[in-house]
Amino acid sequence: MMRLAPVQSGRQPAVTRLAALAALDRVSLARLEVAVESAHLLKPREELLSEGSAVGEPQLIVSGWAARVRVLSDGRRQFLSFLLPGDLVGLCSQPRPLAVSTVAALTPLSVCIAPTADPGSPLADAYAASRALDEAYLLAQITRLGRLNAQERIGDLLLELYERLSLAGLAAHGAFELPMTQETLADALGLTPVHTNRMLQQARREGDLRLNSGRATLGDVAALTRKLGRTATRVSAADPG
Amino acid sequence: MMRLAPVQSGRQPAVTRLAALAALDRVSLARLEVAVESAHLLKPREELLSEGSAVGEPQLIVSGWAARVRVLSDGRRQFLSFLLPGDLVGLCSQPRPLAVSTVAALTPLSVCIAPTADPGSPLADAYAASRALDEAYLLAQITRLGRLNAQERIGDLLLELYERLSLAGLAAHGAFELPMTQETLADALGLTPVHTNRMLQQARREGDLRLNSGRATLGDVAALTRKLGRTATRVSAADPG
DNA sequence: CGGAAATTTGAGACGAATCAATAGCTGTGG
DNA sequence: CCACAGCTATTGATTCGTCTCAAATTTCCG
Repeated sequence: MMRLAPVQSGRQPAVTRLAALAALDRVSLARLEVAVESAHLLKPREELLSEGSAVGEPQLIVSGWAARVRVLSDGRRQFLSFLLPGDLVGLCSQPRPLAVSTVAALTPLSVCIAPTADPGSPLADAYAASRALDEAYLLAQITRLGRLNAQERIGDLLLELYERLSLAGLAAHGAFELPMTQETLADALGLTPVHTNRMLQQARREGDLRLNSGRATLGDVAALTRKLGRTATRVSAADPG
Repeated sequence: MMRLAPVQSGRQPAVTRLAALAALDRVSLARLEVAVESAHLLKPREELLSEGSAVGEPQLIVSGWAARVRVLSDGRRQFLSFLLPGDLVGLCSQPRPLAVSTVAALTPLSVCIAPTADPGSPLADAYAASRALDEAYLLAQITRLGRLNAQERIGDLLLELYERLSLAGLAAHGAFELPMTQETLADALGLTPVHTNRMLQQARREGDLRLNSGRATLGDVAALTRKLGRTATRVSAADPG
């Protein structure tokens, strides 16, 4: 169903994720581990990238959560996507790129400069796959907001996060850390915090999921997946997903 | 405000758009014009790409409209983005990429194989900028669906289309061809056709815009832009937008 | 322990969906 | 040139989902 990350790899989750996206060679792995060593820390709400300003070197999320966010002039806020360990930020092939969205830390965040990938190298393939996944998650977010109701949005988003965190070895048995408030979740789901709260309670009553103290637990991943008609995200025929 | 396409260029709109994204040299322009010559035609509803199947060579939309679309198991449909002349389809740098969304023609559609861009060439820059714009439009769609109400969604989408078509020289004076039914529009806006119809009437009554016989006319582009707090989409510091 | 933040609850209003019917348009063939 | 079929657009009445506002409660953290 989904390629599970080896539990006892001793690798950083970020490296685990990229290794799951392409068969990395020793050189790539070594470069990644060196890069991860020199990660620096950001506090929650600090920005990695600011909409409209220049994009610098591509960065790799080592640990913690970040999000792409857009804020309207009247204060309405929409999270565009979440960025998890192993995700890349600011990867683009233009000469003088400008950020199309602000990226901000949701939790204490550890990021490093993403090691350069030689064209054709396994690392380049991993980056390309990561980029394709980013796009797929944006499309999923569009469908969620456009055509799913509140209950469905919650289930679908949590399944997506479970799938993504599993790639990095950060989720198992339907449970994972979800370090955000209901208000943040609401801004990702295009709902109000009040309604999000009510729908979360309903989902808990129905046994679909539970959220407490920063942790999400899905009752039955397979059943929920079926109920929502979800299919695992696949972007490459070389990768079994 | 927005780089307008030269009206009397004699170029194909698709070439006009790419030339607006990067300063194309003679070689690039020549390749584009050759490629465009060998375009082939698709009928409405025919698919350029099918979700989950392999992506072949990158294609360039020469004329007509297409859309990325996702259809849920119960028939709900969501358009993810529109593809206009000069837009690229299936551009990715993975070894064996799979399409993450179906792409279907909305109108009679002329497409060609996108000419290969040598790394570092102006054409490669244009492709990169096009790709960055694609992403920006996806983010805009997320914000529309997540945080704008029906009226705002309509105005915002039409302004975006106006901005995009202007790049290709296909819009002027707030007016452009909009070759789709209200039902299609509704599936892009995450609304029902009935409500879309009512909101379109309201927008017409308020003088914001008019839709008739496949043509959209915006009353006052600048005023509408201001009202919605929109800013022109920019992806490169090298390009004035 | 105290204060702020986060979650939960209630009541009511509003936006958008739904269902159903009608009217208008477009192209087609007799 | 008209009649018809099949879309597309429009209208009305009603329901439903989500928002809003306001006030508890609970949890977290210094």
